[in-house]
Amino acid sequence: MHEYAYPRPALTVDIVVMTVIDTDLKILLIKRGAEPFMNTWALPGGFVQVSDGKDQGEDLQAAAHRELSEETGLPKGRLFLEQLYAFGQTGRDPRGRVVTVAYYALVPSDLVPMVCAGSDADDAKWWSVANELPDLRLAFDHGAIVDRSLSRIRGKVDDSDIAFELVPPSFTIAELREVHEAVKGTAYDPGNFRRRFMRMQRDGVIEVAPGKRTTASKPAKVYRFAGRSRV
Amino acid sequence: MHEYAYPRPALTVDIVVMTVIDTDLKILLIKRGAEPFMNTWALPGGFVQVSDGKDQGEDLQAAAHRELSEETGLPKGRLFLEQLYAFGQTGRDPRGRVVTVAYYALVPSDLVPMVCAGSDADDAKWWSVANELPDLRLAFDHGAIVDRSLSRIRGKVDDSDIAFELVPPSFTIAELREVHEAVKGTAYDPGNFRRRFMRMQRDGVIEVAPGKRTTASKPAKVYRFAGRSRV
DNA sequence: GCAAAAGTGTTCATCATACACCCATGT
DNA sequence: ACATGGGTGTATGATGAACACTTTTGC
Repeated sequence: MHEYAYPRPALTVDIVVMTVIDTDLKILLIKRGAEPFMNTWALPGGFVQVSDGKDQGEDLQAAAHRELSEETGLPKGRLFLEQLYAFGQTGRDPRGRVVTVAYYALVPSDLVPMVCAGSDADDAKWWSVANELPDLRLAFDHGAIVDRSLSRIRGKVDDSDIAFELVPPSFTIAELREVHEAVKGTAYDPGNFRRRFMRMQRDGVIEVAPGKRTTASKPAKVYRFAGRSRV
Repeated sequence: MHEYAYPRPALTVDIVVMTVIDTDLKILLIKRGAEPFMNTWALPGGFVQVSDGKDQGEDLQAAAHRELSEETGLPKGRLFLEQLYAFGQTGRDPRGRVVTVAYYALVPSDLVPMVCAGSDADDAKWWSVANELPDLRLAFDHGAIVDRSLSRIRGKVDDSDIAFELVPPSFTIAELREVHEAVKGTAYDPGNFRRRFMRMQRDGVIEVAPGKRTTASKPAKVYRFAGRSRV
């Protein structure tokens, strides 16, 4: 038992895990196996390890990485993970005051098969943001967390490098464009996107990678991300 | 005494209060009156009220508003207050695990005199970001919180409406430009800024307000903020 | 009159958008 | 041969930066 002079909240991390599969933005949800919200779909996440001793426990980002790897089987490195927002409304958890620090993670499509390699197939699933999510009621306030996460990446995808976190290490221009389209839910003009892409190459953001990609038509050149454009 | 099965962190809110005084971006700091970091300058803030009962206590945003008004004397309404980031590194507080949810507040220059109307004059002070802050060591990790807050508003000032939160209800073009210059620390071309401003008027973001402002030269027209440009 | 700041004009480069078009390849 | 999608061309309009210039006030 741990005693404190004043009441304290429980602290959790929740992670919005996103990827693009077949030109479709998807979110990973876990089916809850315990009350409250038993059998309801929820974000992966859990309690932050806190210690009253000298070490004080684990950092928030480390907790998010740990929960992500524990609940989904994804590797701890190579994954983009960024803090999203702290959700601490009263009443968001019926058991008592729980504050959650939400993170969002971007999974490149080549890592998708790693998800839940050792977990039950029934309790983790990718959901299409456009087609399936609107009809789905999530546990707690996880619906609001997902909404904020979508706003965040939609706002960032055209002005930052996060799109590169959703494609394999090497990719074609069309693949990168499809990621943009899946995230924003709108079509991009292929010609104009290509020009934007060529500017990135001129600026050293991307570079040609060896090999070609055989497609439905003419084979496409393959590129790789070279470095952060804006630090 | 409050008992829990697992150790829990203490939860605080800290607020980076910013304003522009005389074309200079300033931050409000409070001198700590207790250990740790006694007599060191720190951000206003304090513990979030949590209850183990049915009501669960107060929301995070409400806690930030309350602390802001308690420690600075600023009014609870009329103030822009937005969540910045959750800081939860282990070791950031020597007393034990403390997680803080940081907010930033923007104070229009006409409200500056309200600060600390009822408080000791010695323990709250506006510090110039450009001239005084670099040499100042803050309590805890508050220096990092301030840095992130500055990055946030510098990134937003040209692409959102936050500049209007730093000027009085009615203002001249030059006043708004000076706010931009104070925040970014760079000079804006008066002619180009005016044109940008005129576009805002064309788009209905701002509108003419009654009256003129007598300046060092020709009197300037006065404007007021009409509505959010991007919702 | 003169300084200072309001306000206008002009030029140039960059970039988003729209859309037409050519070209190489697998079937 | 032909559809598919890679890749190119081009015109237009909005915007940002740089900078010269005119106008209106207070002193």
